[in-house]
Amino acid sequence: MDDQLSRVFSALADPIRRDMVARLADADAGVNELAEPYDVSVQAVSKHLKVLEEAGLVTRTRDAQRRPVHLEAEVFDLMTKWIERYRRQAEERYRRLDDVLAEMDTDTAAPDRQRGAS
Amino acid sequence: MDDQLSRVFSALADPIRRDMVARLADADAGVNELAEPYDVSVQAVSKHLKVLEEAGLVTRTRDAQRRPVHLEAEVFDLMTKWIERYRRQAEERYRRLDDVLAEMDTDTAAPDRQRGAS
DNA sequence: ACCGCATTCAACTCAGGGGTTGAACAAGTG
DNA sequence: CACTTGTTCAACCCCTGAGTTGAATGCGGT
Repeated sequence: MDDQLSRVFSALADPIRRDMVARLADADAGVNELAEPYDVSVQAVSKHLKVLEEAGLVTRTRDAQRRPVHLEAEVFDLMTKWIERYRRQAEERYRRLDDVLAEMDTDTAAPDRQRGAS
Repeated sequence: MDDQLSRVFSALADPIRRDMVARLADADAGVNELAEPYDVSVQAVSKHLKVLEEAGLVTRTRDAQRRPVHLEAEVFDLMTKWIERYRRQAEERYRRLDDVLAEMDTDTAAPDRQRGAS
């Protein structure tokens, strides 16, 4: 797991991390704040944040002794591009398949009608 | 990791599995076929397929002794919906932040005619 | 019935992920 | 300076994930 895409997907594979992202979409927050809803230690949440950070999903600034976490939404595009690419490709393929089937229909419908449709 | 979203993200976190999906977007394929490009055992690929299958990304039919793997692109929507939701939310938030900043500009430009609205 | 091919099951190794606790490190505040 | 708050580092457990090899299963072909 070395490329960014892997890191992003992997980061979002964890429900806690997804939830943190969801909350960060609404407002920046510090580690303690973020940790509050879950019943895991603050250190665990800190680790989760590190994962999100290394995936490029999040950045951190300093504000006195707090280190507010900020969501970086651009990385999402990396995923959507990948996903959309193959979704489109698959759909395009099905479309062609439909064409082929339609073609077969006309083949069997119009030409040699010495053998009912399948 | 029990919910589908986690399974899908987790499934795509692996480069080999992503590559398999990419190839399956182009054409269905059997396990051996799929395994060929990678230098891992066929059994390993079989396991990868199981992961993709349990994530709902792939289905398998039977054709003689082969078990062609077929990409199910609908599951992608699950991810894009999630991603887009929070991407939009974050962007909306930034937009509001811009408004606030603009507001502050006008406040300081056309100074307090009685302590501007909150 | 037997052989061969494609696929999966079983048992095992090894590395890494997510969790813990306890100590360390910053950065205000008395 | 001492103290408190917020956050991270370190060492450790336990379990899962990706890989292996070897044997079983499913299904034609002859």
